[in-house]
Amino acid sequence: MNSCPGSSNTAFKVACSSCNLRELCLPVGLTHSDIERLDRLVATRRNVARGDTLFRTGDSFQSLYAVRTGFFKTCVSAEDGRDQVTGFQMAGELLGLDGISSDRHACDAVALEDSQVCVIPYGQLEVLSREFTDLQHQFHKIMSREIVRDHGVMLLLGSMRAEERLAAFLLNLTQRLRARGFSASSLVLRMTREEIGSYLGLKLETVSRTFSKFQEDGLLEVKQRQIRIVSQDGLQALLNGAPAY
Amino acid sequence: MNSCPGSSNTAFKVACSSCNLRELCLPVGLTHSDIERLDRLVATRRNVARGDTLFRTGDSFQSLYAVRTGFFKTCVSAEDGRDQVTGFQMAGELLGLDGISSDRHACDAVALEDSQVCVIPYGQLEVLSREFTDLQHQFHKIMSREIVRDHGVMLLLGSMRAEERLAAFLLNLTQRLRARGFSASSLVLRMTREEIGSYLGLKLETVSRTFSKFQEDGLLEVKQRQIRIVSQDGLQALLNGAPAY
DNA sequence: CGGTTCATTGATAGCGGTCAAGGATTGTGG
DNA sequence: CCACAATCCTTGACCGCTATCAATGAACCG
Repeated sequence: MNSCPGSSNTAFKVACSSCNLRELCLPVGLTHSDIERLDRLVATRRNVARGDTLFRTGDSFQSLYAVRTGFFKTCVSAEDGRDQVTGFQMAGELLGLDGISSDRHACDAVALEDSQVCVIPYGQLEVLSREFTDLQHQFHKIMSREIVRDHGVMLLLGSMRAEERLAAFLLNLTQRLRARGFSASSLVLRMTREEIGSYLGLKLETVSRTFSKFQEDGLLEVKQRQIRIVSQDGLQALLNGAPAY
Repeated sequence: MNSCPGSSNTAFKVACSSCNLRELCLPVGLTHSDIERLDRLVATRRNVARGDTLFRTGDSFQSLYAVRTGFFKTCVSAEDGRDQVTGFQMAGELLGLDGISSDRHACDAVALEDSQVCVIPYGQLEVLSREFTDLQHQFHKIMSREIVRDHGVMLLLGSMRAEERLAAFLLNLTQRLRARGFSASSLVLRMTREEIGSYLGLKLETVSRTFSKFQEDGLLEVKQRQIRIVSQDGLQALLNGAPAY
């Protein structure tokens, strides 16, 4: 509880229409009046402390979540306990699309730092998107974009070497940070080497070694989770089939 | 042209309502009257000869496609020419969801045998799904299922060894064939070793060697593309963390 | 039937995994 | 504020899985 008027865990209302993430989130491309309808839909927020789960595999699916502040990972796990990080989500990105298919969540979503999400009741989103063509279309685009993103990750996992994977990962992160107004060259990783490794299909030692190699090669400066990109072009070149040396 | 009354490349009309794939395809769970609305939507078919593409990366996105007969692969490619098979689609499965995000297709869809698809104009699907709640929900489920499937592939690519990958691939294939009324133990692969390898993040030689090893181990009988599953349980055990020996 | 594509198998090499140890950082409780 | 524990990161040595290179054989197709 804080002392803001009307504050609570789920108050502190910031409407979609006045949210500075609206250009990155569900309202992209909607008219102002459509966004005001969204405001009624997205009535609640939820705080998730670092390390806590927003939802777990098997949880009943009720809502989608838009990250307002903070950082998440999603992971799936096999019967034998192995697990795989399937993505990292930052402000403006949607969580929970996996749940629609079976009315149960099919992955875990874990906050990697103290975070806040907007709760989007899925049933109401379906109702509203029947009424507002643009919202419907925008929602479909977001699902489709997730599919396209996943295919890109498959390409990475199926055909790239360790250095290429890490370079692709860093470039993707910085691009998304840049879209949110952050520096393109300096970043603080919110996840461990092990989580990066899981996402990239590598072991944590390989991630660490590759960071070190990038530093030796003058591409990065690495101090634990503090990363400074020295040569964006060098990283990009690694992806464009440049030889490893 | 053949001699059927009213025949043409796009005639030979079989309505969704009388299609034997309706339990696997878009109409799943719809009432009979809803399906009849779908019939109007899915007005055309398209034949795709083996080796031809249904659509290519960059093509303008207009329609989704439901596989009626035949078999497809989808693949994405990187700038440097590397490519990755992202999936294999059989009767009743939907192609083209990738195109919604940017109004252009984001992968190639190639027929691996002479095939026929139902053309589902996307704009009309959006219109119809605003009117029919069940259709809307079913469509969302299908997109979500694709996302969940992709996450499963990431798990496979990110954390499984070659034998586990191939076992998972075969079990997935047979499960889908069984759902279509085919034998669970005997199948003919429609794709090359190289295509399997691309999908599984392995080289074709590794795929071939692993097939041979499965045969030596009494799990399969392999004659080129003819596969007989001798021990489904053995394959399943490989996936459940059984040691490799 | 001859060419082309596809599959199998062997030999070898290299990338990334595994095991292990030590160091840095963070957080917590006294 | 310090001490201690827990977590995370780095680095080294070695190994094994899969890639690579190469040759042969089988199947398919025009």
